[in-house]
Amino acid sequence: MASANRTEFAVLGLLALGARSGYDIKKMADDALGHFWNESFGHIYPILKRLEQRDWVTKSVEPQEGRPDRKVYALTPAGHEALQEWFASPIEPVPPREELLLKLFLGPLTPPAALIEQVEQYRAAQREDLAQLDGLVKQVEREESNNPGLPFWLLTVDHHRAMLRARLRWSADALTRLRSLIGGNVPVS
Amino acid sequence: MASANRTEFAVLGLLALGARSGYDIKKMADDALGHFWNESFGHIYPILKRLEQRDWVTKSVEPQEGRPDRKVYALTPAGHEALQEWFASPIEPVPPREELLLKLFLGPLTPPAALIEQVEQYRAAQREDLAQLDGLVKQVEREESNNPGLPFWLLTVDHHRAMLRARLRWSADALTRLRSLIGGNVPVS
DNA sequence: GATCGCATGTAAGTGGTTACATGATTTA
DNA sequence: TAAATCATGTAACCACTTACATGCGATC
Repeated sequence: MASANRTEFAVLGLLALGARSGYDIKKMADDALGHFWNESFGHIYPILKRLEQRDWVTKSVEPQEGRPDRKVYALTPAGHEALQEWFASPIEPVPPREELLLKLFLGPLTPPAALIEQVEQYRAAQREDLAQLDGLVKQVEREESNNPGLPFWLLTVDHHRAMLRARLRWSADALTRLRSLIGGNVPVS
Repeated sequence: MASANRTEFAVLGLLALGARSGYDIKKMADDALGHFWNESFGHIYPILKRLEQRDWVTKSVEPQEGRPDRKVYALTPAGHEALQEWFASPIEPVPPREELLLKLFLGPLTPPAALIEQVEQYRAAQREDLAQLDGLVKQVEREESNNPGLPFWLLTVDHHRAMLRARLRWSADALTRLRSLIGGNVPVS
């Protein structure tokens, strides 16, 4: 049971929104789901094959010249059923692995400057991420204003924004605390 | 380059805090790092062997009766050096994979009730997690008040708390938005 | 009498990435 | 002329989990 391949359902779900090729799935994942999901070709293509063997999708080949034939996959009723089951099934929590927090926990082992540097880089990364996301939202709201899926997408965006802002607040606080920790330990020069 | 085994450094870091056995590392990870880090025996033991081969740690055997000998590992100077390098090196971002957001994005494909159920379960999980963490903090502040590492540990806790609170706020908002989305689409019965 | 804590490890499997292999067409 | 876009796939590798194997002693 345990893990129950989530990528399979990501692929299946994108196909449920409309028939697509492996290449298209990758592109859509990068463009629309980029802030909360990630896929690689090396994973997508084998999964597509598996889904077809399981009769959750069907393949139709569009011949092309000068490049490999385009293979478009579409959901079968069995695929729809599997997807609905997945929708209703509980989400299993992913075991956490946060490298920054690991470094922070081990903080007493390293010069404080290294630690502060790490937190500052983290902070800069969140800020940049937030700015980029805001830009994306503006663009999408312009171009996809008629897309009925837009409100759902915005829900995912706002989740990410909430996380980024929380991390920005935390890191500001963490920096002042780290600096005062040093102040308390460092001898007056 | 790419991934550069983070668990190796987690193990190395815990050993830098004090010589320990594989069993102890696992216990410590569960107890103190549980909210941001995760390790399994099946991973720890082979890593310990690797670290020893690389001369980053040394092994000393404490014979025992009625159970396997205890093998205590301690950092070497080379291990310390490797750890310091890791401290200074940038953190590579982990590609995201958030199943709830995937379901939300695919929202138009499923009955809204299923979606709301998922968000409510998520919300309940965050709440429970927060309560449990608060309990742990109280206990640790009592028992480890003299531990010089405490402020660093609290930094990691506050990160987690900030995340949990942000998710609670987001999910409350998401639920009202989801319900109004339904309201707008469901025919009057 | 069952479960938990102590204590080690291995083998099999999963989920995933990266690099490789191929190559035409379009855009900067 | 370099690069991105289109388009498929495979092979090698990596990080990690789970299940298995073993078994004593203490606690519930």
